[in-house]
Amino acid sequence: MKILIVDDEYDILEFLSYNLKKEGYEVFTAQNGIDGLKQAKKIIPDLIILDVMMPEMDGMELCEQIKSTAKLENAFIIFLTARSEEYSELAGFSSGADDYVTKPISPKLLISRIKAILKRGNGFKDDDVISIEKLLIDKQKHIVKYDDQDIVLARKEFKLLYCLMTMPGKVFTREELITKVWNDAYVGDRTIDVHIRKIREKIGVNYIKTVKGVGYKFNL
Amino acid sequence: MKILIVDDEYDILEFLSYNLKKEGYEVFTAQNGIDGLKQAKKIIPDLIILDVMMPEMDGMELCEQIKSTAKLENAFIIFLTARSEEYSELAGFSSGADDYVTKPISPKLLISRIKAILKRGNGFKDDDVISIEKLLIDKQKHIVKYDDQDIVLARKEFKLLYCLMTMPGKVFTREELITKVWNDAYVGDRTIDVHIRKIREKIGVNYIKTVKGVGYKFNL
DNA sequence: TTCTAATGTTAACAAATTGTTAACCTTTTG
DNA sequence: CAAAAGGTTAACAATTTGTTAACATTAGAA
Repeated sequence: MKILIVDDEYDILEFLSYNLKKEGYEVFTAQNGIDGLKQAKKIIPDLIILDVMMPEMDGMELCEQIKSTAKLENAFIIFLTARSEEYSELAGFSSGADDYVTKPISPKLLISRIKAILKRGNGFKDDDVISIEKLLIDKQKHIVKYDDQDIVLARKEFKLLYCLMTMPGKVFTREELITKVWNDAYVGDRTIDVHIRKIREKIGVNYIKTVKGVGYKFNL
Repeated sequence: MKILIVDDEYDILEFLSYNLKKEGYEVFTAQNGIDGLKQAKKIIPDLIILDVMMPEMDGMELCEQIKSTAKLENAFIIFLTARSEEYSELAGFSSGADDYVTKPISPKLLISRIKAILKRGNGFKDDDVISIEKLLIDKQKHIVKYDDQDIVLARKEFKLLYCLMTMPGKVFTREELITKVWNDAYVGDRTIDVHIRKIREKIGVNYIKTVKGVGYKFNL
């Protein structure tokens, strides 16, 4: 289990590194966001611990970069924040942190959070396989089958289809889709349409229905 | 699914609001117990998240008030507590909280708790579905069914019919409809009539009744 | 019953939304 | 590092939806 810690304070890196290694994790460290991103791409950690406040590229910016890197989008992220920074710092950001821990850090707390997250023992489970009529989508294996034949979807296409299939029938507005599939990135509406078109090209036009003036939904 | 959050700290409201909206919930907020109760009575949320510590009316008092309000007695309640307050505070109290979460709040944890609670499904209602006689309208899925047959309504038609069906029997003046359906846009009265006509064309003339000189209403 | 204001209807037109393509940039992978 | 795959956008076409004007019809007061 690989963990990358990114913090500008050397002492904290040492402290966390020591405590996490003791728990049997493979620990990597970086002292700034730029190096952090570079390392992350190389080692593909399972979990990344980020300091919110850092010079050059702060934790939130780094988080966004990580989440928009394909290889890393499934990595778990824990933020470290000074207590005084409070939620206001976190409130507006759109990056997808999984949890955060305030400084000063209690190693016991941090480790229990890490264990919880890595086990997904949060009690939080996305149903990873959804099967509707002849169509099957498996999030873990990242495959789509139509009538038992494999269909290859690109990442965004996959995420988009998966999102729609989590709540068949519900109409998702483009705004909702941008939040859920694009992590609130600034993309145009037409971008979504193009992806929908590509999906339809692959699974047929009957599964995804356009609700004009509202959005898209799965099924009839 | 409507969620009301009551907390005196603005940052927390923002933080939770952002994270819950992203999950597709309708989120409302209040900064004190008194306003919280007022809002709760108005919007009838499915779930109320309460800070235990608040000036004026604290979470537990508010909780009791909520539980003794008929319309709200089925609402689920989650407490937020600062870590230091410990469980002992909560253990003894008699108000009916369904769960609690300690600060600092991990959004994923909170959301998984919410999902768990809402799934316990005590009288789980989609309040977005209204069904009257053979007619059914589902806001989330954006479908209208007459006698189980799908009816396709355009956006304005849908909004108009939904509006009328939220309060069957109430006469809506054109002015009210322009406010609720057209967001106060400058449209002529005949425009409304045309839309009414199109709806009648699709669901039959018996559901929407004209009240001459006043407006339109659903049913008798 | 008659008259009149309110509503119903139609069709034409304007506006908005979505579909499609191709070009261009970015990321991934061999 | 280069080729391939994926992602995004702009431009434009196709389609649907919304609005209005003009006129017909109707309810209900006088």
